[in-house]
Amino acid sequence: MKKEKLVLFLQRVALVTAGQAAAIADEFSYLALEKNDFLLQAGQVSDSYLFLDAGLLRAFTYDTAGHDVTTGFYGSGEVVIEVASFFQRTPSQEYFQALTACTGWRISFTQLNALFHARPEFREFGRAILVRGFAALKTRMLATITEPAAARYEHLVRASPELVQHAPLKHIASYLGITDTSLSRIRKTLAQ
Amino acid sequence: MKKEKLVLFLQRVALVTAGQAAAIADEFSYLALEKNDFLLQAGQVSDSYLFLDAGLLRAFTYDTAGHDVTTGFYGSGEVVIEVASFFQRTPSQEYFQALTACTGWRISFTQLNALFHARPEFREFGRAILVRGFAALKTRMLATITEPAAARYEHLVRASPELVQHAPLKHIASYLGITDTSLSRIRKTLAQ
DNA sequence: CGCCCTTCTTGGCATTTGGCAAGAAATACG
DNA sequence: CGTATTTCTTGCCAAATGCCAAGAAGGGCG
Repeated sequence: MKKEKLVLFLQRVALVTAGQAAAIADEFSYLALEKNDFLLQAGQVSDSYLFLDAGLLRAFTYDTAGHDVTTGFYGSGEVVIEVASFFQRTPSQEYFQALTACTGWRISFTQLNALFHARPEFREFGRAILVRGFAALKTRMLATITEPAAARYEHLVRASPELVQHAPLKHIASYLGITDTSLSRIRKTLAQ
Repeated sequence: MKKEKLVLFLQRVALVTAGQAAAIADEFSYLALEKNDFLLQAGQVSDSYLFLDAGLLRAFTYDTAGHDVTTGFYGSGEVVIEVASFFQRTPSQEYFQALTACTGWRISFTQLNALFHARPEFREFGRAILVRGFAALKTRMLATITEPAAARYEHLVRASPELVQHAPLKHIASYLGITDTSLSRIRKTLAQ
């Protein structure tokens, strides 16, 4: 139940001292999810800014045709937030569900803003998380429109092999923008 | 050469008073681009946080196969930034080029941070722009993996009809993730 | 252990989209 | 005005992916 990972992460991303990081981390409280628990449900206003210590989460929504579509995966060492809902205080369109048992550290919207106010050095962290997420999404977007599904799958496997172990194929497929049937065939050809 | 649009935009997004907005807008300086001028070239570190008053811009990059891929379009009343390059002070992967003559108001990274420091009420604006951009990109990502190209094109036409007037078909096509040939056929069927 | 339900694979066929190439139309520019 | 260049359309065929359905494999639980 130590906040070591969080403290190190804060130091690295916000470029703050160990002491500052420890003080900031103090505001975060422990959160645990069991497999299949929801961190957030559609319709709710998110109030969780979560640093994931261990475990895997999946974000998903339903498209206009009612299909379950995976919008993101989150692994250990990542910040899990539904940006629009959390910062704009609007109902979420997405569900966030634990793929495996998860543990992490969370703060609320109010706490986060209080920290930004009290600790100017922490503001850089808040911005950096948004900027990183933005850049990652742009990279994913570019890959989606320029690379074939097989290549996108290979990248995913290389980037997060644990994910492929724990997430059912249909969730990975919808994340990649293809059907589970296609992904199954892609796997087959890659295996050869 | 009046900053009216910018002032109104600041008031609406940052929820500041007219006086505060005018003071903030004071820091922005006039910028004009002729058609085909570049606001930013790949390899440069962006130092432009631009509010576009009039005109159209296109952002693009080259994929691994060397194809020109449109990553975004920007119209009047929008904030034009290469988020990763501007905030992380890293070389841009993208080009930003004027599709038509453009006018707008820009500030530098240093100025922006000075404003955040001097005017706490402006911080909300900075965050809101990032959050909006993030949410918009997520929506686009979801549409890309769930909707057929024809539907994505129709949405684009409805959302920005002027864009379709000024951007060549191949740029729109690569933005949608299809070839110009396919888009031409899609247009044909939609016309009937 | 055995059943049930979810997950994964596979086959057959339809649809979408791409690659290539040619020609028509529009636009830029001397 | 006329030529050159770019843009857009179209035809033909190939490749990628989707849809439907059936069966195999795997995991959870009484």
